[in-house]
Amino acid sequence: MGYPERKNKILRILDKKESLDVQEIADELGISAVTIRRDLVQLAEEGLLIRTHGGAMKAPARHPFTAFADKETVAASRKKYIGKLAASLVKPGDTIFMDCGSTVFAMCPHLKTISPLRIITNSLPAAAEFMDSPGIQVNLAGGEMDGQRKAIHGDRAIAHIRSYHAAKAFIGTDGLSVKHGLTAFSEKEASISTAMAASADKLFVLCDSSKIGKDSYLKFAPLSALTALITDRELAPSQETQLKGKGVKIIQ
Amino acid sequence: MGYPERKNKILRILDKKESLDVQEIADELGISAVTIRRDLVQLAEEGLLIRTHGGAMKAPARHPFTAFADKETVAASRKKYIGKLAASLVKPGDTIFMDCGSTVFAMCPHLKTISPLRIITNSLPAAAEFMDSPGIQVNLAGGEMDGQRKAIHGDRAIAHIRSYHAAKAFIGTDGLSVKHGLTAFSEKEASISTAMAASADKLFVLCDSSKIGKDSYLKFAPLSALTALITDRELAPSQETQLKGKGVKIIQ
DNA sequence: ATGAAAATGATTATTTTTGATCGAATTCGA
DNA sequence: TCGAATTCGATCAAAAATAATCATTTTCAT
Repeated sequence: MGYPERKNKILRILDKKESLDVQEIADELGISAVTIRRDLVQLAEEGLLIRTHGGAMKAPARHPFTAFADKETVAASRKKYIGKLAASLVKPGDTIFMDCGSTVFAMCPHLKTISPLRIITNSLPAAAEFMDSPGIQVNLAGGEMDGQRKAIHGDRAIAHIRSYHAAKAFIGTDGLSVKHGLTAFSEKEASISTAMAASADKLFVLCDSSKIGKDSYLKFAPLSALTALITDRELAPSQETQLKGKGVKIIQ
Repeated sequence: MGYPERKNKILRILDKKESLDVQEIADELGISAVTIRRDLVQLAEEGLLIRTHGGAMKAPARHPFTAFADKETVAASRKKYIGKLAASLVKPGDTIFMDCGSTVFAMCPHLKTISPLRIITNSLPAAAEFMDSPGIQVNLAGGEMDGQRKAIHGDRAIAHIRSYHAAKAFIGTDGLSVKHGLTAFSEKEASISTAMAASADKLFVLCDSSKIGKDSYLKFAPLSALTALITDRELAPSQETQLKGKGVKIIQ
C-alpha cells in the first residue's frame, strides 16, 4: 500500500472521526506508526488536516484569512523564511506587484520598513497590512471580490494589472516542476499571475519546497520566465540539480 | 486530547457562554486547571479570546479591515438607525453603489440577508463585511488605497465607478443645507460621491440630523439631485419644513 | 537487469506535553 | 485600607510523542 492509498484512507477515517491518534490509524491500516507520522506531516503540509501531538484533526474549512493566520505548521515556517528572503530583494523606491497567495503575503511584515514603496496587488489582506504604513503606497486592483481568496479577480482586475508596469513581480504557485513549469490550481489566480508577470521586468516566484516537483492542473508559465525561484533550504538536492540544469536561478 | 482539540472545544464553549472560568472548563473537559490556564494564555496570545483573572471572555470580532471604531456614542446610534432604514430600501436582485462613509457602512449588517445583491463600492470595510456572504457580490473600485479612510480613491477609482450603472446609490455627506446643498470635507470623497450619483438611477443620501443645516467646504451636489434624504428622528422641525419646501423627500 | 533513489520499519535520543507543588500576585469583602 | 481566599506563574518530574538515525525493502529509470 503506497502513500496515495494511505492518504485516501486516512482522510476517509478523518471524515467520520473528527480527530484521531497515530496508533489508532497504524492499527487500522496495519502499518507502522512511524510511517503514519510521516504521512500526517505531509497531509498537514498539503493543508488537508491539522497535525496535533499524538494524531491529527480535521482541517477547518479553507478560510484564507485563517489560512494566513495558521502559524504552527511546517509550511508556515517555510513561508516565513521565504517571505523574509523575498522582501530582502525589495529596495526603497521600488514599484512591485504582489499576488494574493499566502506565501507572497508572508513578505508583508518585512516590507513595512521600506519607504518609499509602491505596491500593486489584488490581495485584500496585503492591502490591509499596509493600511497604516504611510511610506507605502498601495494600488489595489479593482473588480469582483472573491471572498474565499480574499482577493480581487476577474477580467476587470486583469485589465487593471495590465495597465501598470513594475520593476519586480512576486508571485506564488501551486506547483513547480521541470516538466510542466509553473502550475496553478485555479484559473483565477493563474490569470492574475500571468498578467503580473507580463507587466514586470523581473519575475520572482515564491514556492516552498513541498510544492517543488509537484504539478497542479493548470500550466501558466514556463520556467524560462523566472528571474529567480525563491524557496526554502529543504529543497531536495535532486530537484535542485534538475532546476539548475534548466537554467533556473535559485535563491534560498 | 491535545492542545488543538482543546482549543476548539474552549472556543466552542465560549461561543455560547460569553465568559467562563478556569475550573469550569477544567471540569467540562476533564483536564487539569493548570493546563487550561496554559491554553488560555496561548489563546489570548492568538487574539481569540481575552484573558481575565480566573477565566476568559469573548474577544471582539476582528476583521481584516478594522471597521470604524465608533463607540457607543449618540452619533453611532443615529447611524445605526439610519443604516437600518436605508437597508430597507434595498431589494433582492438590486445593484447598488455604496460610498466609504461610516453612515453608509452602518447599512452593511442589514444587507447581509438580502440575496442576490450586487454592491459596487470603494469602501474596504464594506468589502470586508461581505467577505463571507456568498449571496452578495462585491465589486470593489480599483486604484490608490487611502489608509486613513480605509477606501480606494483617485482618478482610477472614479473611472471604475463611472463604468458601472446601478439602480440605487447610497452616499453620505459631511454637510447638508438648503442654501448650499450637499457639501463634503474632502475632494476625494466628493468626487467619488459625484461619480456614484451620476451613474445611478436613484440617489439616497444618508445624513444624521447633527449635520443637517451645516455646511462643509466643498459643494458637490444640489438638493434637487436627491431621490430622498435618509435621516434620524431628531431632525429639527424648522429644518424639516425648509427642506420639504425645497421638494426634498425625507425618510426617517 | 542494474544501480540509484525513495519508501518503510526498528531503535534510540530528544522534545513536548501534562500535572503537581509552592511562593507571589491579585481580587474582593469587611 | 487590610487580610483572607483565590488565582497565577515558575519550576520540576514523569509520561508520551516525536525526530533522527540506520538497515532493509521496494520502485524506477536507464
